[in-house]
Amino acid sequence: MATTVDINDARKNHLLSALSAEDFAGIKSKLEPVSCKLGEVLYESGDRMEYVYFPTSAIVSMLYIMKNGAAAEIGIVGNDGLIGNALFMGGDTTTSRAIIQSAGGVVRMKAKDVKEEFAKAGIFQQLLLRYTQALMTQISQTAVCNRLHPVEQQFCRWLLLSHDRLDSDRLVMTHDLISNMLGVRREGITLAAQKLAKQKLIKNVRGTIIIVNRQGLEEAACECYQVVNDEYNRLLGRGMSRTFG
Amino acid sequence: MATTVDINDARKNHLLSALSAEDFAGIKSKLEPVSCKLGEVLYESGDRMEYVYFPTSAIVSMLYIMKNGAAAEIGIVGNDGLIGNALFMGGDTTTSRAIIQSAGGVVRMKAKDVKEEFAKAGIFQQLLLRYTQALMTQISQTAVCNRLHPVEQQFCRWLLLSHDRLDSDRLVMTHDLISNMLGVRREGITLAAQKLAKQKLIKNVRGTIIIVNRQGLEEAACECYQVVNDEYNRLLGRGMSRTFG
DNA sequence: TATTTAATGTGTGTTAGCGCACAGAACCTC
DNA sequence: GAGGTTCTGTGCGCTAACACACATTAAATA
Repeated sequence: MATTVDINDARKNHLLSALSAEDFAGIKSKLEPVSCKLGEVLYESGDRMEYVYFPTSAIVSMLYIMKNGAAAEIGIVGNDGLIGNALFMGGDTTTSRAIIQSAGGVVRMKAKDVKEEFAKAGIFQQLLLRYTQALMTQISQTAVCNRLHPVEQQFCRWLLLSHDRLDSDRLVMTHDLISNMLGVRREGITLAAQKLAKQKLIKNVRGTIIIVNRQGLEEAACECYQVVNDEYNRLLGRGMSRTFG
Repeated sequence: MATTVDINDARKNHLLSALSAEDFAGIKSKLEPVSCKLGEVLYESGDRMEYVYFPTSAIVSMLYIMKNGAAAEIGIVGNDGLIGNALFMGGDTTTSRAIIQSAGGVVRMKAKDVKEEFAKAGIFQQLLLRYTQALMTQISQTAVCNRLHPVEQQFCRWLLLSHDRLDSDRLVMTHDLISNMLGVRREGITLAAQKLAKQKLIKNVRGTIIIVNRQGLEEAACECYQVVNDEYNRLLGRGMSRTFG
């Protein structure tokens, strides 16, 4: 079952839905809906970016891949944000790979159009910058969390961040894939998943993790999740509609 | 011996020196030189930012402090950059603390002035955004490095990043302080420092680390240092002067 | 349904880094 | 130079996470 994509889905993306009807109308024609499969790569490290992507239902992982092949996730982006900050920040490329972590829809906008809209220095620019600020917080917290917290807590944080960006309690993800994101061993994830399952926080089905007790997961996670979440809300949450209304 | 500060030092900051004489003249009157002592805090997490700081000779560490007091560094900023991105990104506060890691001069610019200049959407804005992009790469790489590399290599990376932002081979820093930055035990740094000293890469003097063999240190570091360095050069290096005339 | 492949479960030994405890050395101050 | 303080050196037991090896189970497909 391929995800159907529709330009009217665009507003499922929180950044795009934060625009007034008028502002949105101004860019609507420049948005193109695309359906993305698991594992699809939006950008490779160093690629000249051709588009900015606004996920509507897909989740995208930003990964850094070492020379020896080891990898670690830098950030997670879903319908709360966008992929391709480097375009409007002036860099045009990144050192990381953007890969679809959960299949679904995105709408994309051509590099040229993004730059044009950004240059208008209006609401759209403000939105993009604010989101970038939020993303920086997420990346920072990932750095700290990688340093100071045990795998199990990081796993909880990761589950929560993913769950927030998904409209389902079922994460279609193998332990192996998750371990790649977190930069740890597959066995480490299996173990952590078992522990969480014993506490009835999640359920492990082959190839899928089901969130059973969201509240409990939040309690089992380190403070990092909440810090990031609060910052996203502060920068892009309800307050934003007022600012950008 | 207090560091003397002079508005004419402003151009020791690479961002400010990337401006044309004309552009610089336009903001010069808004810059105020300040001397900073080791350990001084420029912003506390959550503080409403009053200024953006452009280091001329000081080095600033961005630290995240956990509730339990544990800390880890997110990024290092010297005369290559600025502190206070959140101001022009629209956030006004950050979740991290900015603390002077090496005493020296900075020039600062009031929040209001920064926002005004930024809003002009000219070279100044482009510079600030590009730098922010570079900083994101540094933070990302910190995240990855924290995940995948042993303390000794991280220590090398840290020494190199600090050395680059200093016009001396002497880092006035106790092992204890460094361990706080890297979020590891003091003993871990002592051990790593001994190993590097044995290889004649550095020399340990009480309260100071002297870089003896810079080349060797680069070889002992993980690839993370080079990735960040290359990206800074790409975004802000010689090429920039051409772009920004 | 038989066969293959992918995902998960489990065990064993190893190591990096931790926490703690304290000894020695360098520096400061009186 | 006596006495305190701040750094650095070192040892020891402990734990989380690793690497590797292989068993088991679920799903895909022939």
